[in-house]
Amino acid sequence: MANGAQRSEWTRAVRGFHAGARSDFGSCSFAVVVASSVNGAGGAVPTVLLLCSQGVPNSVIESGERARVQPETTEASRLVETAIQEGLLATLFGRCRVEYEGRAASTLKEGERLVVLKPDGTALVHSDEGQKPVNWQPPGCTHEVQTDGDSLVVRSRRETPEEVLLVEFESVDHVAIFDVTDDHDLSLTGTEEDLRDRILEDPSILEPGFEPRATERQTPAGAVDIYGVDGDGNAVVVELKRRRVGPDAVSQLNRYVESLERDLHAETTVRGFLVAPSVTERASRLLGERGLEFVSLAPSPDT
Amino acid sequence: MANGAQRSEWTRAVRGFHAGARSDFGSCSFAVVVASSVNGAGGAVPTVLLLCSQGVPNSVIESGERARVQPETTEASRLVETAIQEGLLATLFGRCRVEYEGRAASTLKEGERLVVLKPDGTALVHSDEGQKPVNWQPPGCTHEVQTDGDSLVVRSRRETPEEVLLVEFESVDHVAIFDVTDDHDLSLTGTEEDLRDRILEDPSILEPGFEPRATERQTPAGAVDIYGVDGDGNAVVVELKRRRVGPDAVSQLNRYVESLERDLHAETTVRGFLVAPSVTERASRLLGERGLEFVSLAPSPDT
DNA sequence: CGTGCCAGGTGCCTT
DNA sequence: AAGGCACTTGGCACG
Repeated sequence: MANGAQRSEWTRAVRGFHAGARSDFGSCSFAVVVASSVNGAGGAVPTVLLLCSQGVPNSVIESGERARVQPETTEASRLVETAIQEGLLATLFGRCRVEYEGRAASTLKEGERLVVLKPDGTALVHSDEGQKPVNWQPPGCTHEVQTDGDSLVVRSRRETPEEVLLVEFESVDHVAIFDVTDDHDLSLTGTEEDLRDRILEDPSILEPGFEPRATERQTPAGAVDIYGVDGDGNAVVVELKRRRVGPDAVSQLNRYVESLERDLHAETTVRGFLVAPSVTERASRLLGERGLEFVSLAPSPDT
Repeated sequence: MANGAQRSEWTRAVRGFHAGARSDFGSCSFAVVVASSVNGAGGAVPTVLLLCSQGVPNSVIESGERARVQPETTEASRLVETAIQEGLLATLFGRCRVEYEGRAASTLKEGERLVVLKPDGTALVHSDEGQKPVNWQPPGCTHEVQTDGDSLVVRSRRETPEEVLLVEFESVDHVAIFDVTDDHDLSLTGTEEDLRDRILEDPSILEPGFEPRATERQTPAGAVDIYGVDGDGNAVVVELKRRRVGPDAVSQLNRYVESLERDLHAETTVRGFLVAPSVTERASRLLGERGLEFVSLAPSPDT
């Protein structure tokens, strides 16, 4: 065991490097950091330190030494608790059982999963398959962690609606907590907004003579993506979809058209345009039955 | 440094315990395992080992020893490569830049994120906020990792449609790989199917005299949730929703009703029922306009 | 906060 | 593979 002076020095080194991701493998809670010291030639030498808390937190153990550790989930629990308190992101991996009750209710028997707890109150339970978490809790939840020394339990709760997620680990193989800073937002192209801009920039793509008058025009049935008039002065309703459309999009357009027909009185003709890269067979038939029109156009010129 | 015999013994201990989650913090790649040895009193004593690969993989370093490590992403890359090859789940945390191109296209500037690579080809990029990953790749993708010794790059690609996700780490703070086994499926209640079963069990909840004849009955407009007849012999179309419904659900029901009216010839009356816990104002008005009916019912009796 | 609607929706199932 | 649809949909923008 290092003496007090040595330990203090290392601790400083850790802080200096901000490398302090704390972790927990199996029943040993520890932090591994890479500090640099200066060798005889004056060059920086990376040095690995293993800080292991064995009962007394943050005690320093020199590597290679065999140390007794508490074979419990206490340390794991402490790490996650720290993450929750200090607004850090936590990941846990281990064998667990999951229960959820709220808008629906679910049970998931024992299995190995990755659990992610975000500082915004999000909880994710990921199995080895699928993009969607097998269980989750949306942002805004309050996380809790507790242990009876045997199992470790993560509870995530929210109100409105009342929902509870419970993850009970029978063993925790890994815990890590991270201080996350992510300042930038995603920049996305190829959206419906891009499609809208294409038409507003050159309305004749829809049809020669088309003149947009408003976007998001309100009707009793909802907001119309683009509202305008054609060359003959007829009202035009345009519904935009960034991808191939099915019957639902046709119905949506139809709602707007019918709503406007009532609004604008009988004498005005309201034409309905569905604009999308392509349309399914059934949707195409529906368009025909409703007297609606289709224009093939994608959000990006090349696709 | 331990001698050959000692190292061999430890390696055996590792395998015996299957505690071998390998990890990488900062620039030091290592594996921490907890083995048990027998003390003088005959009791099992948990022992922590730090296996650190410094250039030569899997070399064993005794704790407390200061070891040079390669301050590069090479080891991290090697770990992820192992995960990809052997069908393990990998998590990475660090400062990265993300680009995506496929159905749409996106760019995400430098920031700290958690990346999860699943053995089924799923890739997830999670920031500190939100339930949804900021970027992702669906199951079925092929992951690749490479490094030029400076940055570490994860590439995930699929075809049909052609989509590429690129995550470029300028620094990797943490890597861990896990052998995941999850045998059990989620058991979920409170679904639309539960709502359907409630009605099939006691059709009079919908309306006294109602007799279900078919579920998922096909029409030119799609499959009807429940099809049947009322006490007067009129055709009944039931659309089920597990939660509060909006205009889209009304349109959906309307499509089925109109489709069946054509199918069954003019003399048959087709009634349309929307069954859900509740309905929005606008949807309620739409129901009225269409001559459709609403029945308040939830998937679970108590809600 | 509820309503309405887009989303790189995802997932499941059927043709 | 494409179509149709449910989903603890999630997320955003607006009243």
